[in-house]
Amino acid sequence: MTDPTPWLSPEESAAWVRLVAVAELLPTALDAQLGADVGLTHFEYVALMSLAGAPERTMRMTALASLTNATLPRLSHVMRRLEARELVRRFPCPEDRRATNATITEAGLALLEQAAPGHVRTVRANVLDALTPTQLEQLYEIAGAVLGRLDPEERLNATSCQFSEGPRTRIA
Amino acid sequence: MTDPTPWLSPEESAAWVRLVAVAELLPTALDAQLGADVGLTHFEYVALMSLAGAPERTMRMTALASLTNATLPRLSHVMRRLEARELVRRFPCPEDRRATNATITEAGLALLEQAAPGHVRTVRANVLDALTPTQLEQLYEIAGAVLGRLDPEERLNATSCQFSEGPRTRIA
DNA sequence: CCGCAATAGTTGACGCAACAACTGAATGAG
DNA sequence: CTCATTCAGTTGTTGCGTCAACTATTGCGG
Repeated sequence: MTDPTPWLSPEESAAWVRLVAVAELLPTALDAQLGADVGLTHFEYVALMSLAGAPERTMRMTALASLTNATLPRLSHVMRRLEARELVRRFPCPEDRRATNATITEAGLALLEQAAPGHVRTVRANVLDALTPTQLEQLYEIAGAVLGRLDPEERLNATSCQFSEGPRTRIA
Repeated sequence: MTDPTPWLSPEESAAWVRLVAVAELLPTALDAQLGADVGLTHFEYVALMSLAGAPERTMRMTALASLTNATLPRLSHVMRRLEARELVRRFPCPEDRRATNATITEAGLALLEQAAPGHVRTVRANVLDALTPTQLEQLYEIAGAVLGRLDPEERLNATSCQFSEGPRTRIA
């Protein structure tokens, strides 16, 4: 019951403080750029990207919630707002009438195409451009190790993985 | 005006997705543990730690806001709630009667001492234990490089830097 | 079949953060 | 000395996320 190592070593503390600072500032920076450019939060952007990359550009609410690390109520509220903006449509799932399917509209895809360049620029300016190729590889490994603890079920694994080819997966 | 590299390379995308996932999950994990254990958010914990580490355990609101990356309105609301719980006291600054000084109370220090072990365990369990010493050093460098972009003025630099010696700086 | 538990999703209430507007004090120009 | 400007904080409003019901459908046991 006694802590093996009650406090953090100076090295641990220094790295931890910096990581916490990044985790604090990064979401704000992403939300700020996307909000100013296209009026989306980063979460909404990721949700739309997930839909854009899905077969038929359609996903069940539960699947989308799991993929984006959202609770179902949160996703429901977000989708209601996006639907009001005509970026998304919802309709009952034929196979299971309890379920709801969400589809990104053409307007939603268009907005993603409009948003993507600025978003990529922000990602580069704030993160990628600061790192050497070696550090990029190290970051991949480190973040993977941490995710093994934070997200053991790997639910977020496929999130927004379409970056390298852009948002449109228009060719059905 | 044309983007030099419009999209992310596969390596960039993979590392970025993982970093975003960490930035998404980490604050939630910290808030969950601190909230369950002592009813504090991570932000409140950091603010109290900052006060505990300050000379006289006292700081001006503006200085504390800058250090914790909070807007002044946000800090004002947070301090009002903490003051209602007797964890903090506020009083006008003698030198500048516009300003307000905040001090952590004995009860606040006691709560920090109660919270710290669980918090440290959470930090270890979710992050530090997943990394090799080499990776810890790499994380320090990488996060530092990213902070150079996200926080050019280094405002968050001294945040909660007292981890290695625990929360109490009781000896005046 | 019938009923009961579990699942999928929505809705409403509450809490916290951001923004804007405001008070009061210090500073500086004439 | 006076008035305008800036600065330090507080307060009220809005928006988003979480939690706790609630509805509707499925599926299972008897």
